Amino acid sequence: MNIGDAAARSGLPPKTIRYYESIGLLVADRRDNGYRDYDEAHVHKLRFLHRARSLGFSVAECRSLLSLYEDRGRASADVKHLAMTKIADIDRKLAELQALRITLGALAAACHGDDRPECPILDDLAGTG
Amino acid sequence: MNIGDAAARSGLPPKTIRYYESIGLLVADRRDNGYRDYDEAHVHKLRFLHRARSLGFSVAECRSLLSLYEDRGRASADVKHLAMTKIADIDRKLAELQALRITLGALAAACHGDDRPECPILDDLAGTG
DNA sequence: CTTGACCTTCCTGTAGCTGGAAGCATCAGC
DNA sequence: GCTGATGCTTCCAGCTACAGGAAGGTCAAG
Repeated sequence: MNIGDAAARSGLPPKTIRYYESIGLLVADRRDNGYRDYDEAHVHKLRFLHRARSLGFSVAECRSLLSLYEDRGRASADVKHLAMTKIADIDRKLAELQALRITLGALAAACHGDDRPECPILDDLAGTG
Repeated sequence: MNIGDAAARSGLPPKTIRYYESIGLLVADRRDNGYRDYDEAHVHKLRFLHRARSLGFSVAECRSLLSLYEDRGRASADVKHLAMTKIADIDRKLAELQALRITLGALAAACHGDDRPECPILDDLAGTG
C-alpha cells in the first residue's frame, strides 16, 4: 500500500508519516521503485500513534508507548506509569488555564468595551491598577 | 539602565528582551559603547509584555496590545475584543484538556498496573477495544 | 594590570510538523 | 506511443518563543 492510502486509513497526513519515519519512529518497507510500502500492521501502528498523539502524548512518549505495545511481555504497570505522569501534566495545565480564564474573564467583564479609552484590561497589564 | 537591570525589574530574562528587540517588539536606545539603554518607560512596557505573555497572549497579540496601549485615544472595545478572542481560545483548550483528562483517567483506572501484560490503555490506543 | 561580571553579536537547537520546489513513477485516456 | 494529471521521492525553509553557548568588547574594583 502506498503512503497516500496509509495516510487515508490512519488519519495521519503523508507528511507526518514521512516525518515519523525520518525520526525513526515507524519505518516502512520500500518497493523497487523507491516508494514506501505499508501493510495492515503498519497502518495499525500509525493509528496507534495518531490516537496517542491526540491524547496528548509527546512523540518521545509515543516512542515508549510503541515499544511497550510491541513488547508482548511488558508489565501493564509500565504503561500505567506513563499514563499517570501524563495525567499529572494535564492536571497542571488545567489548573493554569483555569486561573488564566478567571483572570481574563474578570478583566473583560470590568471593561466597558465601548469607544471610550478607559480600559481595565490595559490598566492591569500596565500594572497601574 | 543596562539590560541586566531592566531584566531584573521587568521579570524578563535578558535573552528574551533582546529577542523582543530583534523582532521589533520593543526597541531600546543605545549608548556610545553599544550597550542597550533602558528608562522607566521601557521597563514599564517590558512588564506589560511580561504580564500579557503570562496571561497567554501570543507575541503577535502582545504587539497589538502594546500598540493599543501606546494609543491614548483607542477605544476600549478594541482591547476587549482581543481579550474575548483569547478567552474563547482558552475555553476551547480547557474543553479539550478536560476531555483528555476524562479519557486518560478512565483508561488508567481500568489498568491493573501490575506485572501482567494485559493493559486497557494499550488496547485503547490500538483500537482493539 | 588583572580579574570577573556584564555586555555585544551570531549560530544552533528545541517540538512537531507544514509548505514548497525539483525531479521520477504511474496511470488513464486518446 | 504520447500527454497530462496525480502521486511518489528528497531536501530545504519556516513556524513559536525563546535558550544555550561561543567569541569578543567594556567596565569597575582591588
